[in-house]
Amino acid sequence: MLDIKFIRENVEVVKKSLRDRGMKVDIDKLLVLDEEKKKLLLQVEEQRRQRNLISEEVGKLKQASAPDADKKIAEIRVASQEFKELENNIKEIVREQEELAILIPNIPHQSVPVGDGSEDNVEVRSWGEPPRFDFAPRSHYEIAKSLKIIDFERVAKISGSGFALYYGLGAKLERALINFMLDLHTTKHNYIEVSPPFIVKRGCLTGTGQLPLLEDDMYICEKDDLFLIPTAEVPLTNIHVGEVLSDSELPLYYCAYTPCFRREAGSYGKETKGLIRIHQFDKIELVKFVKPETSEDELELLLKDAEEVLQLLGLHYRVVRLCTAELSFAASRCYDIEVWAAGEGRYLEVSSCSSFSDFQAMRAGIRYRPEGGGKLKYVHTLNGSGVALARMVVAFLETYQQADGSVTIPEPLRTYMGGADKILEG
RNA sequence: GGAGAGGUGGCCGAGCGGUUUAAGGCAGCUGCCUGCUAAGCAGUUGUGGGGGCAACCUCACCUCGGGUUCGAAUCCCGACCUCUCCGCCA
Repeated sequence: MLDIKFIRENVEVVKKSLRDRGMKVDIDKLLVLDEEKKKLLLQVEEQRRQRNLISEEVGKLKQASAPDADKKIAEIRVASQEFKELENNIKEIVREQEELAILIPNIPHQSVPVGDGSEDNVEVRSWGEPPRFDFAPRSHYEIAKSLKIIDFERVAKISGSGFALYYGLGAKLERALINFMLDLHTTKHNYIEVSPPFIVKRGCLTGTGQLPLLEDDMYICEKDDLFLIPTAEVPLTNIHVGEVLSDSELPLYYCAYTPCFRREAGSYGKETKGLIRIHQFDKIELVKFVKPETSEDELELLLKDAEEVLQLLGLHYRVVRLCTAELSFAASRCYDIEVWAAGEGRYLEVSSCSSFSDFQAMRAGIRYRPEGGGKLKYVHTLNGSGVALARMVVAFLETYQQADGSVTIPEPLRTYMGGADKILEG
């Protein structure tokens, strides 16, 4: 949510932001409504003040059992009716205004390149080298099938297409990666580990900005109007919804493992094979609540925390800065980490590290009291995947595949795999 | 699933139609007193909007949204949340 005051004073900035993102919201209408509201508010407040005064008099007369009371009441009955109508007008205007305001995305940070699509993203750096093979590298799909660690067919009987069923060392690999990442972030990077609910209320998704735009992409429990989380960002950011935090407890770092549920509506036919686009995947998420003046540095640190996962596992990746068209609704800036999938022969997004500035904090009402008192200020929220599984498993299997069909396990992960150093066929 | 109770300021807690611009207490802050501390006394303390150069003025806010009324924390309806008992259950 943008501050209406900010919109008033920066109309062109807001309009440019919408153009750059390729989105449309009727800002002029919003401003007209705002003017109208201010005008009516002034009127209604004066009328209300008058009414309050008279009502107070009536009260005094009643208590003194004076006979004039009923006459006074009759006098203001009509006036009171009239100003109630005016009040309803204002409510209607406010409703319209809010409906528009909730559709306005965050303003892109000045560092965000203007662009129309992924081709306009800018590579920031890359790490490591793509692995070389003296045989034709296979896709994770084939590797997983021949090793019998992931079943893509039977799972359709259970949940339909777009799901995965992990067996044996495949299931263990998933669990090992989760524990490896959680341990890294909680012990080395000082995040507080959280195990949140996977089902959340509608308001939480509005707070973080997934709603109202992405409702079609969510799994909904209609009876209760509850949603399966598309990312742990939602429960983690909403931990402090409606709170005033104290200056001294910031910054707050949280991390959580959760599965993520996405309908991927409209993406049928794309990437239907394997693990690249599935309806349920595991992810470690990092979320920060910080003071505004530190949010730029905090984003860089968050990105490094996520990158370290891939570095320790020896997976080649690159970092790209998303352009305006690719930026998510609530984000002011965002880095994607893309890991190299040797069998696919392309990079796959495994992390988005974003700063939301005060956008989510305003929607969700998360503020803090600055040191030494003064007005309450909105915190800045940030988050990033650290990192998303499924796609990382793709890169993992394709990077560490061997000519004999086995997959070696890099050293840092072996203790998590019960000491195993490779996944063997059979 | 059934029955009941309740949601009041930073916290506890009264109020259940008109000096409530929310009693009282705790905590915090500021004075006074005191060699210092404690105690005591006095004052003060929220959020958001609108107006003014300013001290200040004004409107709203007792979980949220509707309604009744000249007037609602207080009465009515609906949501959400919390608690107790019964049933079911890993």
